[in-house]
Amino acid sequence: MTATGKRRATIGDVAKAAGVSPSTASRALTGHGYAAASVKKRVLAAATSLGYVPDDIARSLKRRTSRLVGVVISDLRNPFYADLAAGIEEVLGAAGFQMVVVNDDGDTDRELAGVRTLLAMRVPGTIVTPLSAAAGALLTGQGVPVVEVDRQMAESQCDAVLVDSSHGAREATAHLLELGHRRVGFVVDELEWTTGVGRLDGYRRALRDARVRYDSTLVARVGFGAGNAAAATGELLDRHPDLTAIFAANNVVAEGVWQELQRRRLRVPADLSLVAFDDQPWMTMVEPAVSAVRQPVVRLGAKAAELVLARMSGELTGEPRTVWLEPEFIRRASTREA
Amino acid sequence: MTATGKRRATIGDVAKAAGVSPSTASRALTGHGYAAASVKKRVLAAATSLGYVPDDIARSLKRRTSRLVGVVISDLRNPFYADLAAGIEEVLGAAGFQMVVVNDDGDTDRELAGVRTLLAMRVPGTIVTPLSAAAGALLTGQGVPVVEVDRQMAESQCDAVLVDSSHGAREATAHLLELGHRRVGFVVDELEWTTGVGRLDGYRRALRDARVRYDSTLVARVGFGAGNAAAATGELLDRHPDLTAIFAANNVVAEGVWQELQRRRLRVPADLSLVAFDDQPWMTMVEPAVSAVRQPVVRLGAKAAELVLARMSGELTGEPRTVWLEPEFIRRASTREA
DNA sequence: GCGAAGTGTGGCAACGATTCCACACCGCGT
DNA sequence: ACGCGGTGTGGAATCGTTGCCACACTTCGC
Repeated sequence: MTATGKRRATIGDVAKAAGVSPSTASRALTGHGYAAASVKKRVLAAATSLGYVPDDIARSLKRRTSRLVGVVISDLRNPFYADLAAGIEEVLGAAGFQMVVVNDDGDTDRELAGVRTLLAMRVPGTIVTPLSAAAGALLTGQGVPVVEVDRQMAESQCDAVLVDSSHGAREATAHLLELGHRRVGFVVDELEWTTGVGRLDGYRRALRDARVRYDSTLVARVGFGAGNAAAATGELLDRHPDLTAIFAANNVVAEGVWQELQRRRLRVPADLSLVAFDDQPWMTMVEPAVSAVRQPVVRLGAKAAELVLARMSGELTGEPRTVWLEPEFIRRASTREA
Repeated sequence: MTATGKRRATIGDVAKAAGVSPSTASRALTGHGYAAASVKKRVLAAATSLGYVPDDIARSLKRRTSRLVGVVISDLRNPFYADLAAGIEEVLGAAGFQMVVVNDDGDTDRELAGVRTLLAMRVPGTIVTPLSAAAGALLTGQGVPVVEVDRQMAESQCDAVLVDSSHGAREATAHLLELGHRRVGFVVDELEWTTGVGRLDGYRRALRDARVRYDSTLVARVGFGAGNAAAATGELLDRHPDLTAIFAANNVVAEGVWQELQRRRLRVPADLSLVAFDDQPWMTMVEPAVSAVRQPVVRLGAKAAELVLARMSGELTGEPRTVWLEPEFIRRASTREA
């Protein structure tokens, strides 16, 4: 544990201290190839006494692969992505890999820039919540395994781990319809990706199942951020005084909707029923607790990590695989008969 | 943008395609040293046509420093740490650095293991929410700049970016005392680190200021997790039926406290006033909104990143520096006269 | 007693990019 | 003509680790 003055100890230093060659020291330390027990012990002792830490950079250069997996996500501050990252980190860490997080803030250019640096770092695999097809193409074009998580690009040739948004949204909407609601607002912040599209699709399917006409003016497409969702909810309510229920397409939107309902002193569920996609802790802390579609977010991340590890190790080859995880609708107190 | 079959293009390939030597190609691409304008153009063209991405690993080996900053945090799923990470990532990213996240889950061994891998990766700097002194010592012993963020080890010889917990807690407690509360419970999950200690200290100072006797039985020290906090809150309430207010030492504890109050159908603030340290979005969504001490979490991370960048560049040298950020008490509806 | 198989070890060439360094060429002032 | 400073280029060493290969020594089996 003695700290060597300025320079860090190299394997050469260790070898010299143990009276062997660098090659032998390497074999003794890594366990690849022969090394006499006595030598092994001597080298190990020398290494610890010098505080030797092998240089992963040199090792990666030689082995031509690093132990870093790139993770591109949109916004760490959104608990959804944070949980996703946590799930990824846990599985990667257990397998001896580290996670390099690139936050693209929903910006395509930053996504591309991030991917370029990951490429430069020669990461052996990546997990992305894709924004544009370009980023994925760049990676796969260079032969880097990519796993898309949460959403998927249409033209995608990657593995993907997704939540069945359509199914979850259909269930939640059906619940409202069963309660007799006929005018159900749908608030969503994006319809570019499979998440927004899938949830809208589920909503429409449920309407069709119940033979309720789909009214596109009930769909409020809002800008990103809870503030925008709040404003849009207000407009929606003004435009449609006959609304009896609202479906919020994700946790951020739900936050905005909730704020607006609170501001207007609307009583939930007496005046209006509410369901949200993407359950979050606050939804059980507010009164009434919000009925929500829970996504297995951490498992989503974990599964993505497993998939990318399998690709990296070559254990999994061939056709892109898509893994679907089922969300679960949880009825709480924010919904009641129309 | 042509993808080269199997192998990735090296600078040698680019050089050959441009009809120059690797050295010249390197100079043309990096801008270090002479390179004729015409050559520069040719090399650049060759690089893009081959889809050349410089190998950061080789570059790091040669330059003996990488562009990866290690970030060791306790729990990405806690919004506090997620925000912290987001703040860090933003500043690092803008400076051209990437963030390697190690989640230690509050476990000292995992912290140490994480630090060891960071060391192996030859990161030029690290940002940690420290658990044990050992990890910091290991890093500083190897000459790696460390910035402690959120909390600080007592024996620490590192830079640190901290929130003035004591001050914030004092203000929040004083607020309760001014409202006439005399029996104020303090629920906290740890007293090993400067955060827990500081908040307790602020609580006690406020009591002293108001000449209210400190009663250690009002301090509930709970295990980690909201569930534990809820249970402990229940016990605290049973033990002290005369309690008129509760101070929750952080967002997780506050969650547990809130759940328990809800479960018992206690009305806030009629039956009990509540303040929390570490403001979170849910605290304004519940009814009544929770009075809380807001920490500038993202700025905390950003500042830590700035500090570590300054150390790495050598722009900042000498004595460890400690930066204090001031929290802000926000009065909301969860507190009223005793 | 001799090849073969099994143990160990050190030398050396990579991995891919980056610098020194030497050198070459040009123009220009003396 | 000569030297000199400014441009521009290629050669070669280097970063720290690994892994192939050659070689040495031991131990067997026949």
